[in-house]
Amino acid sequence: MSGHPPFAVTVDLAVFTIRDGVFSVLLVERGVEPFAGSWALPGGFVEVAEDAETAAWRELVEETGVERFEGHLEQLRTYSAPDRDPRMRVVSVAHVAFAPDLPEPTAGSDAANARWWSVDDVLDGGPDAPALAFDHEQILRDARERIRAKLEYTTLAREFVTEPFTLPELRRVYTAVWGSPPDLGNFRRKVLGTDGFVVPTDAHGVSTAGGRPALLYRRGRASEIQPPMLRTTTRGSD
Amino acid sequence: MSGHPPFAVTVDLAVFTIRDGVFSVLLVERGVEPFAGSWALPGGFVEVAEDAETAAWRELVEETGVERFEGHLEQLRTYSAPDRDPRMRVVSVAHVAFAPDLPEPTAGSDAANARWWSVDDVLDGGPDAPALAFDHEQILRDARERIRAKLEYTTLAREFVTEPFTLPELRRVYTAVWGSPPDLGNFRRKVLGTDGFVVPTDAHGVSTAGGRPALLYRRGRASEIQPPMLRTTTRGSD
DNA sequence: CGGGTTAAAGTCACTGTGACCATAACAGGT
DNA sequence: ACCTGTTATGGTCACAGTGACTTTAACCCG
Repeated sequence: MSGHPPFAVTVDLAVFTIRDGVFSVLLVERGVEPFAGSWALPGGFVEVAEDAETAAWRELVEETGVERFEGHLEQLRTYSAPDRDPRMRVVSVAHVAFAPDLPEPTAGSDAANARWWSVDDVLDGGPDAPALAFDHEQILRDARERIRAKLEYTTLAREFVTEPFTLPELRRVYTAVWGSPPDLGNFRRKVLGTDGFVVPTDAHGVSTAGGRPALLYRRGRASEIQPPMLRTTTRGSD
Repeated sequence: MSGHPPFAVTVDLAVFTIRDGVFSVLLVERGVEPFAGSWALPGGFVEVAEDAETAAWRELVEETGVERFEGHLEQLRTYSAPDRDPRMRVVSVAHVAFAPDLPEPTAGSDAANARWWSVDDVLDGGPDAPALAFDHEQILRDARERIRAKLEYTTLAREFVTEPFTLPELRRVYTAVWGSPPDLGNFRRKVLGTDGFVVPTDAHGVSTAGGRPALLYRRGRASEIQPPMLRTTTRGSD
């Protein structure tokens, strides 16, 4: 053992939402060096008296205004390549967060700008996709895969919709994240057949596009889907 | 943002193996404060020029003598509670490693002792189960659950046996990790039916306990099991 | 050579799925 | 009011994979 060199510890956040049916991630335009002018995941240094998750929630609130107990946040993994930050030795504990219908963000302290981007545009080379700062493209890629996988075996999709919601709305979450829609009838059967996924209400929604109005549901208490709901197509897009 | 306080960054390792059919983890007895005399997961500080995974491999070799490309190592998650180390602010990037038939370890630099323990004895309160230092019990608990889950949907169990191996040997891995044996016939069907899980050889093993000798296999190239092989009983032991 | 032991191979009912099709309930235009 | 397009809801049917189990094969030992 050769002592314990000092590190800086940061959290980075991949904050997801679904805006008009598009799976979206929050990026900030860096106002300071390094990578000034580049887009990056929001994040910041962990303070002395907080753990990584607390720091992530703090940054999430600061950057997006979302409140503590809406939405979901979890640790993704830690990125620690020695040269990932040119200034100094920084390890970053990346997190994934998501919530329904987040407001348009405002640029924070050291950010020149902040806005929502289509996740797939950024990662799969959309028209004006920015190159991300640091190793944030890899983080975002890992985060997307985490979310895609978790929709299969957890009821996480509920966190992307506001209560009450309809099954077609919930299905649109899967469509946006996976890139292709799950079969209509089979999706219904699976969601309704998974005990505690959704709880029916006795209210109808209103017909949005001229069709039969959908029934309204609330979130149930179950957190796992078993057996999982498998994505069908668009499997090898990663 | 309020500056960037200095942290120490460590790696901790949950190194698993199977010894005489017992799912085992390597623990070291701490020789220095804090927690001198307590048992803990092996680990150490990340050095300036290496990333966490490199540090984990280095510690793994130092503590167990296992070579770089045998076995498997992956990041588990990062533990960052402010008070997890009484000396200073330390975040630890925990890793999980496993390999077949590791040798009896020798106590390293700052360790008074080192030996293999039954994972379930340590976590479920066996006869002389030690209380682990720091938050290592939680780390070990998370690591065990990770392994148990990964046996379901990956071919990871292969990493616990030496080539060539028999199907009963492979089944014993599942039995040890899950705590109860998967059905004999169904296990065979699933393993042999998963393309690329195992590759048959034309050799027989020798009868170890007076029964029919089993066929020998080598590791295949597939890494996923789909649909997963589900654990049946002993589900809520965590 | 027969009994015990373990591996291998096969059977069968049942669950959940993928891929469909039919019906219900709305909006809008004619 | 009626027809048409649209969307949600509710079903059907063949099929794959599983859980639980039985039968046969190949070895050891006394």
